Amino acid sequence: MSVLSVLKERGFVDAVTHTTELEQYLENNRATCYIGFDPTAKSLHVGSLVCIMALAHMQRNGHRPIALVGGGTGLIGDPSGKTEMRQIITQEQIDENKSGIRAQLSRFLDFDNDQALLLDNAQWLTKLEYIPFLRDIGRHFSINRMIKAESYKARMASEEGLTFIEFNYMLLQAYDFMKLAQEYDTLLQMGGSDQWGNIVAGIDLIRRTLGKQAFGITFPLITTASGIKMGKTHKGAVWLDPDRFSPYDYYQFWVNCDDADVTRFLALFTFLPMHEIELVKTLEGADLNKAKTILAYEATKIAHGESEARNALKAAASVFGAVEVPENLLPGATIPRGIHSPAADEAVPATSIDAAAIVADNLVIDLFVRTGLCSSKSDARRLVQQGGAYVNGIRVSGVDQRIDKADLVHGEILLRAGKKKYHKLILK
RNA sequence: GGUGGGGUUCCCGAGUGGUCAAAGGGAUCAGACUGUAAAUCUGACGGCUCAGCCUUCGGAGGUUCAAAUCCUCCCCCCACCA
Repeated sequence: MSVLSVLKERGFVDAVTHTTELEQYLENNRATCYIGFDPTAKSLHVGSLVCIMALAHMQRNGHRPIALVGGGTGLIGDPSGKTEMRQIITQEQIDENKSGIRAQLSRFLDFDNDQALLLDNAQWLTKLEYIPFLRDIGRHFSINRMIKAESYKARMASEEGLTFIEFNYMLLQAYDFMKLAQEYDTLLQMGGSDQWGNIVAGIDLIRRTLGKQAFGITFPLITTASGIKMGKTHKGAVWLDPDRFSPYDYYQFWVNCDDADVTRFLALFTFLPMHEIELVKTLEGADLNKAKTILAYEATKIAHGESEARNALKAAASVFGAVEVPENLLPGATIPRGIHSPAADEAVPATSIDAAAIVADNLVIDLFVRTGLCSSKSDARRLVQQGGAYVNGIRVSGVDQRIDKADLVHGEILLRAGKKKYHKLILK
């Protein structure tokens, strides 16, 4: 089975150029393909996960993926599908972000021996000279066609309009593709569906300048069953960086996905075989939670490693009660089977705190603020007043409740906000 | 460059001298119901030393007992015209 079929089967494919030629190309070549990533943040987030997983599938199927960090284009900002002009970031920020991105990608891709590459288009874009660029590259682009491009539509229609600098984005991305085709024989570019216009522009440019046939694949925009863009939570984006978004929270993010999304997400975000995933579709009600457990475990393992995944599973069991993972459900998964009963919960977020200070006269609401469970004192008051604050599992009765020695259990205090947010205080 | 229209609390969007911490919707948070789901219902939703006080309505001044609302200057955005 070709990679293309694999990707299609797992729900990665939105659109493909030259389907049959691409199929052949992938069957007969060790292809090099690329996806661009914005270095707008120090960390990638779940929104980029489809792209990352697609590259991983390419590599697993014998091809060579390139992750292209847009260090050059990041200085411009892609207007595709966006209704507002994006903030332009500085070179220093980009450099910093790049190293973080590389670290994360290496969880998904094997960069050893150049089996996968991480490149930065700043390498070539920042050296461009205006006049030669216009003459050699700009001549191949028709304004008439660009204006009609879907990727600019939103901006053309919006009140804000489109600036010239952004209008040029398409040329730069096309140039990237051409450059990669020249130097790395990269003839396949993939990306989100909003990248279609940019990808096609690159394919055209390659045909005109190099006389070669290049290809493109776009992925669908992944939304949750409730219709919002995937990867957003109350905490903002779901980051892959464990310092920004703990593996425990990452695990929880997957466990809390909508029922209707489970099989789709298993296909997209794990490597479990499709025939096993198919069976999950027959599950209903509470049984579906077991499949969510596996989804969460596998996704966490891929992004953060096996031991973090185990910790998250244990922590979840200790906080939410025993979880059963039946032997026969998704047998390809590596999750430990059986019943996971409440045990050590070392993955629950914890803060060390000076014992003396806490016993002195700390208000419970102050602790909620200090641990980040609440964003302000008013927020904490509100939580208490609405009955969502707990100390060691007992509901806090009033905003003036204080912590005393009796609240220490083995030198620890477990705070809880709402149903799912916990924070442990460890006295030192 | 000219003319006209705008910048309101996370977002959209009301408000045109006091009754405005500012309608309504969305998002979010809590509670109930559940399966750590969805939907639904209820409540909350600037901050604090919380029945009171303080800081917000692009920025800086001013008028007034009193301004998001009026005046002046400045910054930014949009549309049309050139």
